[in-house]
Amino acid sequence: MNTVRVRIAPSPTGEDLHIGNVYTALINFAFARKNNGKFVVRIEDTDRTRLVEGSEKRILSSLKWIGLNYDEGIDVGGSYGPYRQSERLQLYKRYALELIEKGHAYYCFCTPERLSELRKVQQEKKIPTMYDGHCKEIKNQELRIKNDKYVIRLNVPDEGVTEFNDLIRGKISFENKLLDDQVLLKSDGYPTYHLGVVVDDYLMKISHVIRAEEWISSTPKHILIYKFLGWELPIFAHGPILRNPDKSKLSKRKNPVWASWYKEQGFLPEAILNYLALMGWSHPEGKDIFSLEEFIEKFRLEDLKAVGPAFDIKKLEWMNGEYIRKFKSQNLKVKIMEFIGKDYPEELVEKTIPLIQERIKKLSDYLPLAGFFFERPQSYETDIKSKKDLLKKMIERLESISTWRAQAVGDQMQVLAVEQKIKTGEFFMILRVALTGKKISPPLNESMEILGKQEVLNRLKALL
RNA sequence: GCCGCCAUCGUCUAGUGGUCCAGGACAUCAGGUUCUCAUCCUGAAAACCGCGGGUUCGACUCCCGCUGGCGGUACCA
Repeated sequence: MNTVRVRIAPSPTGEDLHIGNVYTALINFAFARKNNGKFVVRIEDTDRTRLVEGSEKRILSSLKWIGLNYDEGIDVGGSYGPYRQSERLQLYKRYALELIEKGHAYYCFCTPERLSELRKVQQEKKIPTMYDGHCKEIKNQELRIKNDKYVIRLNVPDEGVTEFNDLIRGKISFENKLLDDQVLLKSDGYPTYHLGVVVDDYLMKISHVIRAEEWISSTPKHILIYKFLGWELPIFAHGPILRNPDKSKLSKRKNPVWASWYKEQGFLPEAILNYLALMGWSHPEGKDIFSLEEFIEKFRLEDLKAVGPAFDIKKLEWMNGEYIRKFKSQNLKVKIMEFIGKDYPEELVEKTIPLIQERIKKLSDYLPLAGFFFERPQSYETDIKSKKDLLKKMIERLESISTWRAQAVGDQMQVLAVEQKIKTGEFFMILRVALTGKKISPPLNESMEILGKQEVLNRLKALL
């Protein structure tokens, strides 16, 4: 049995790893692990005009942050490198030339102007927009390539049908006459995606091409290249593409898409992966929360649905909260320290964990909720200054407490509220705002214990 | 326009011819616990299974058509 080798092929043309790529990576990763295969990351940097500085580096580090470690890639090595397409240019050229020799490709000298004019006319006539084969019959092409700019195009047969069996969707077929003479090698010497993937997937012995649905219509062109070069086909599987709430293809215009955004928001890799696993797939026992390991164990590529699911950040938030609540408090402390930075005293952070653990959904919720432990309120959400008489009484009573424990403090305040004939809810709200500045806070008694007697008194006195 | 993919609650989904007047989760709403919030618990509302034809004793489940959504249609991936 052939070894399973899969890959993802991100392009360094965006700020960072796209969440859609995380999804495809997860599927590939799980499939590889499940089948004892290899998971490869290949950088497809062939579009020189859209290259984004630093993108490649961020994509790779995001992949590691999220926990989808790859077996082969530009920074981890492997025996099928180089894993960056810009370093494989001679390879693409060689195969493009081989295609020409065999009559399955040809040089094309058409200018971009002619091409766009051609497209315009076709659109007006409402006929399919395709290359018209203008350069196909040109003689003495070899002489011209010395002086003129050229591209190499795939010579698609006008007859016949190209079909393939998609692991997720079943049989898919296209009529050859509707397939465009795709550019294979661009005039700058770089390959287009179509030549690049085929050559690299073949050379890197990729067994299963698992990618998003947007590639379905170019698959027949890829298959033609495999066949023309006499190469064995990989197995194709086109998964769903993630959607915006309005069902269009997930995009940065309508949804946060960069992995780094999710990291900055305090989403946990485990939760993101768990949530993504539920897109187009469901646990056989109906579970919602499960680990990556369990996903790998239960996942079957054939069970992936072909419908494009809408990305629902509300459910992701809920799931993130589930993960936060499941943490041991020591681990949550570490996560929070990593997130908020070293400026915050660790011992104090540790004490606050039990109070906030079931109150936050994201790591970024921590400071808004627990920030008052580290810093006195700058402002107050209700008019607290008009309550000076009551505050004085609170101070007196609190000063009399000798054992500063949540329970004792709470009891004393309860008694005071009764004496003053103020509803306890109202009473505690005044105290809460006085100490935290906010109407919403962790449990007050425990918070006061952590704050300490002196600090509590100082905060109250500062309001007089 | 042309080609292709897809179609169950608002969202993610279960469901592979009868056990479904369609189950779970998120979100929503109501109630309980509670010093706020959150957690937790209980309950409610929410899909005439996109529409129309078949096939069948019987279709959410199979077939066809339509409609709709999405993707592709680049010297972008």
